[in-house]
Amino acid sequence: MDAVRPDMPTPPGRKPRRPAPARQPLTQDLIVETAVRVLDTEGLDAVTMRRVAQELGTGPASLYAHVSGKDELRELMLDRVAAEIRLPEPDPARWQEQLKELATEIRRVWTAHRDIAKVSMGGIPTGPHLLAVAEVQLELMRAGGVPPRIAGLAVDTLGMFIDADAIEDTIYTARTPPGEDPWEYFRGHFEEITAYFRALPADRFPNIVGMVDELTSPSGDERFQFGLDILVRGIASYVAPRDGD
Amino acid sequence: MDAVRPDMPTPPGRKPRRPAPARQPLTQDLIVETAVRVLDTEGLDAVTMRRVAQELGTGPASLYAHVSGKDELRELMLDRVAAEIRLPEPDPARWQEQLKELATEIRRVWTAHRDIAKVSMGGIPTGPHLLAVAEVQLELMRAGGVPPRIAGLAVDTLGMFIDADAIEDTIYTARTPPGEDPWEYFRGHFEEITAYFRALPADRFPNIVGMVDELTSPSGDERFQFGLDILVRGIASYVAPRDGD
DNA sequence: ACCTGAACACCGTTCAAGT
DNA sequence: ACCTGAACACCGTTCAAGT
Repeated sequence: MDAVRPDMPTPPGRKPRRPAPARQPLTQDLIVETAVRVLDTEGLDAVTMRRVAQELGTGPASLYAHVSGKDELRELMLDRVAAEIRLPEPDPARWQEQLKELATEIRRVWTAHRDIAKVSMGGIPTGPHLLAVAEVQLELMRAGGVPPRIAGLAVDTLGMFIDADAIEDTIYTARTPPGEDPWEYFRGHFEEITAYFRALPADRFPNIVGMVDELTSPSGDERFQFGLDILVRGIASYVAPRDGD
Repeated sequence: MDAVRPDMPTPPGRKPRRPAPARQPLTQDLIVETAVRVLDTEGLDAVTMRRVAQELGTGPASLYAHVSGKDELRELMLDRVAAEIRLPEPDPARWQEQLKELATEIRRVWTAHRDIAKVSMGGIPTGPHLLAVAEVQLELMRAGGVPPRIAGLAVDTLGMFIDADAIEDTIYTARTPPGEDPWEYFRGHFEEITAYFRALPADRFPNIVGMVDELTSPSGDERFQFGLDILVRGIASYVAPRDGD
């Protein structure tokens, strides 16, 4: 942005020593941004220290000046992605709907970034954006009259549910081999599983065989809303010793 | 078992060419058994094709005659572990309790085998023992009058919840560095997190700072029973249009 | 202070060659 | 049929050396 004047043509015979270095100086932000780009295009497994370094035109050792290691990089990626979660303005009258909307929003952001939910699953949130999400969840529940102990447990339980569902969701879509139509591939996988269940011995697995359609309906959204509904109703049931019902 | 006579002493000067091969012939069962032993002692990350092969006194290439690759090996490990889950004799009158007991039993078995739940999370159950567990869950709910569609969704949701909780649980215990007392290590980690939360800016995170104790209570069992209770009550609410209440 | 090359101790999987 | 050595194309992290 300082020495480069892209509006001027390169004078003849003036070749850069190395083919277009143009490298920005390494920063933590730049590393995390690059890592998220690799995540989005190729999935979490492709985000290796070496791959990120390569993308930045350097070697893996260079990253260690800005990031303590792979684990920290993954944590930083998660919090960067969490910044995309749109938080609601709490409206105490609508706390249950808002809690469900927020959960749906988190799931939307997670699934928009491949299998990033694997990083969230089973890690204590420490990044500022992740903490802001938890803060709003607590605020919604406290304003709705949920007792502190229950609200604390519920943040954990909701988080586990959202992460697990996002991971489950990406199993199908993310494992598509490159070059294949994701939906076509999914269809194939799906038929295979249905056929497998249908071929099971009916005497040992009468319920599974008899409920193949109910078990393999691929609607991830329906499963998510089902679980979310149950959880939020359950949380709400702790609001008062007995209200009007 | 055929050419070896262990009751006879080795004649003098008769040394085995290689130091005590004594190797059983490689079978899928032996490989899976060995892999689970490595899992139990060192965790899932330590279960590599090379490590399992080494444990069997051979090279990694030898395993590929009995197992298609690492993914299949992990699936086989999961189903072998699932064989330890004790299944109840369905008693329709107690279906809700039995469903909760079964979920608790699954969690017990998962956490007894380190982070095996990571394999379960987001994989469709196909092994015979895993299918037997799903079959009983469906049987319990169907006998309790849960509609098929709800029972199908509930098996998924319950499974996600159990896996997520088991993974969360092993975060603390399984990451203990070798040679350190797990509880001491956990204590330290825990104090660190509490201190971090307490030091957060109270104006941006009033609920988190104000609820540190509720948020960091380490009781995994309480969280599990809380979520389980909510889920099973939610499932039960679909039993009839309106019963006696 | 920041960056790097080279090295260390690992990975999963394939394949031609052996028995 | 089963097993193997060697190789291929990767890993995360460290460390002495450079600028």
